[in-house]
This record gives sequence, C-alpha cells and structure tokens, in this order.
Amino acid sequence: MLEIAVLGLLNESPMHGYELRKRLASLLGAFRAFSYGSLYPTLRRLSEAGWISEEAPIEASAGVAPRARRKRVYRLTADGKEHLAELLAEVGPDAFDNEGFGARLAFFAQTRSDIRLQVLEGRRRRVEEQRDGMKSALARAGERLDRYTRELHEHGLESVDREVRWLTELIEHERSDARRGTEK
Amino acid sequence: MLEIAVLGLLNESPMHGYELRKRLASLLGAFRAFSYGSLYPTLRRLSEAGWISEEAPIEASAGVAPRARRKRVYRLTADGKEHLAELLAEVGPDAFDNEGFGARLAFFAQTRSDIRLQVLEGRRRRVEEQRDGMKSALARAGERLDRYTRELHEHGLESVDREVRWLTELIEHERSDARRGTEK
DNA sequence: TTCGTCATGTAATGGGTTACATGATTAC
DNA sequence: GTAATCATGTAACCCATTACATGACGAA
Repeated sequence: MLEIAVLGLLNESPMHGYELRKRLASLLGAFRAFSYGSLYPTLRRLSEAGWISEEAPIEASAGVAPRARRKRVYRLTADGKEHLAELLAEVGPDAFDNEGFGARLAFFAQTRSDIRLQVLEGRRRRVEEQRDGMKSALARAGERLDRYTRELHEHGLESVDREVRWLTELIEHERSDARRGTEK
Repeated sequence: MLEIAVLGLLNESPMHGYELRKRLASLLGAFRAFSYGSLYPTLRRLSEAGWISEEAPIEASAGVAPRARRKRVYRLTADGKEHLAELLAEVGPDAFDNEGFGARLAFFAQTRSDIRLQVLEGRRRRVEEQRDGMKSALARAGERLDRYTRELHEHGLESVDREVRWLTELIEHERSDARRGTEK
C-alpha cells in the first residue's frame, strides 16, 4: 500500500521524504496520511531492494564538515519502474479492497487499459457482493433493529449502492474508450 | 473499538465468543469482522479487568472427566456496565473518526440522549472539515489531475457530502425528540 | 531572536491479521 | 461415517502510529 503509493509518486517525479508525505496526503484525499514513522523506514526498504535510488545531499569538499544532511532526493530506478508495473498489474484479491483499489485507481494513468478494466470490474464484483450481503441482512433483521442501527445500515447500503453505480459508469467509459481505440 | 463492541453486545445479552463474532460482523455491517485471534484475547483481557464474567461450561461431577470445554458464556458485570457507560460517554476525538463513531452509533440505543447529540455534532464537524479540505484541494488541483484521480476525489467528496446531510437529518431528529421530551 | 515549518529519523507500542491446531456437535 | 460448521484458542507476524529527538532555514 505505502509501497505502491511511494513508487507511483516517484514515477511521476523524484522527491524527498517530506514532500512525498504531503503529496501522499493530498493524493489519498486526506483519508490516509502516513506518518514519518512508516514513510522513512519504507524508503529505506525500497532503497535496499534497489527500486529507488537515494541521492544524498552534496557533501561540502573542504574540511569545514557542515554536516548538512538535508533533502535526500529519491528517484525510481529502472528496476523500480518494472516492479511498479508488476504491482499495478496484480489483479489479485488485494486489488479490490478499499485500500488496494484506491491505490491502484490513483495511478490508473500509469496502468494498461486492459488492467484498468479488470481492476474496475473486480472492484465492482466485490462491492456488489457487499451490497447484496448488506441488503439481505437488512431485510432479515430490519424490523428488529433499533432506529440508529438501522439508520447506520441503510446509510451504508446507500453508499455501496452509489459506488456500484459509479463503478459502472467508469467501466462503460473505459469500454467505449477501448472501442474507439480499436475500431479505426 | 473491539472493547466497546464486545461490551455493548454483551450488554444486550450474554453470549459466547463464536456467537459474539457473528453478531459483531452483522452489527458492523461486514465492513469490520474481527478475527478470533483478536476476539479471544480481548475477552480474556476484559475478564481479567472484571468487566465481564466467564461462565465456564458445567463440569460433570462423576469421575468420567468429559473435559467438554465448550461454550464459555460471557456476561457483563456491574463494573462492566459502568465502564461501558463511560466509554459511550467519552466524546473525545476518537469518538468522531470512522471506527469510533460507527461503534458509538451502533449502541446509541444504550446512550444518553445528550451524549448522542454531542457525538453526532462532533462527527458532523469532523466530516465537514474533511469535506472542506477535499473541496479546496480539488479546486486548487482539479485541472491538473488526470481523469481517474479527479474521478476518485469527486466521488469521495460526494460521499462525505452525503454523510454531512445524513448527519444533519439525524441531529434534527434527535433535537425534535429532545424537545418533545421536555416541553410537556 | 524567536517562531513556524521544513526535514529526517528512531524506539516503543498497538491493534490487529494469518495461519495453525484442536476437538465437539449436527446433519446427511 | 463423514462433511460442515460450531467452538476455542495460540504464535508469529505486519503494518502502521505515537512520541520523541534533532536540527536547518526563512520570515517577522
């Protein structure tokens, strides 16, 4: 999750950790922020794996030892680019849960069109299942539930219902794009 | 979170762990399930704290030693009832995030009316802040965003917007209930 | 010169999941 | 008699947060 987000952002442009965190927050819509306590260790790990390179700040030459250890700029390596492409193309179960889907959608512009469609459809299937489960649970227990619990469930149901419709629109859009691409 | 959910459910009726987990899943609308790996240790902890009591299955008297260690039924103690009331009345920041609010709303029927109003209003304030943040972020970056990221943000914005309106309805309902209660 | 914010990091902790292990009970 | 599901539990792990610590830089 953090991994895919970091690699995806660094694919757009090299950055240092602090900046990365801000872009992360705005990208993921403030619903996920990630603290430095997880970001920096992740950068370390990705660097050790060879997926990103770490451009240390310029060491001053003379013996002044300014020890200005600032702005370590990270950039995606060729291996990292490849790894990111693999991650984005993984359409396993993780790609359809809230987090995984959000991360993938955020980098859809960097994703192959056929994969985009698979992700969208898988996500829709998942959300539909959730919706159906909620719907039947509500139908079964609806009368016995107190006002607040029912209200909570109904609002939740409407939310997933809206998401299904939204996904359907995205899928249709994606399909018509694909058609336009092949027919001529 | 698990603590409040477990205590809240046990306040409705005594139950054993397995059953508790199922009720938890349906109560929290399948968006949170909790595995046994967290449920049983929690039951142990709550039991040690004296908030719930553990009714071990009946030991057979004769020397047959049936070691039937099944269905440990848990029930809320007087201390536990008190503790639950305190938890539900805590209107700190935790009460307004997704998890905390969901847990509290699920047990609103067991919550004092004035606390209900505080929780609803705090939650609304929180979601409004989120909405405003998203709105201005979208206004600032909207044009530069690629189609998918924008779509994701817009859908997110609509969702929080809907939640604000929903909360407003709940609050008004709550207020009119309170009026009906005092005016005569 | 002091305050805000930029910038990087670590250690302790937390709250959970996964995978595993065991066995009783029920339905077929 | 065997499969499903009821029922309880543990150990290893994971991914993150919190709190802390440090210090540079720009603006008032």
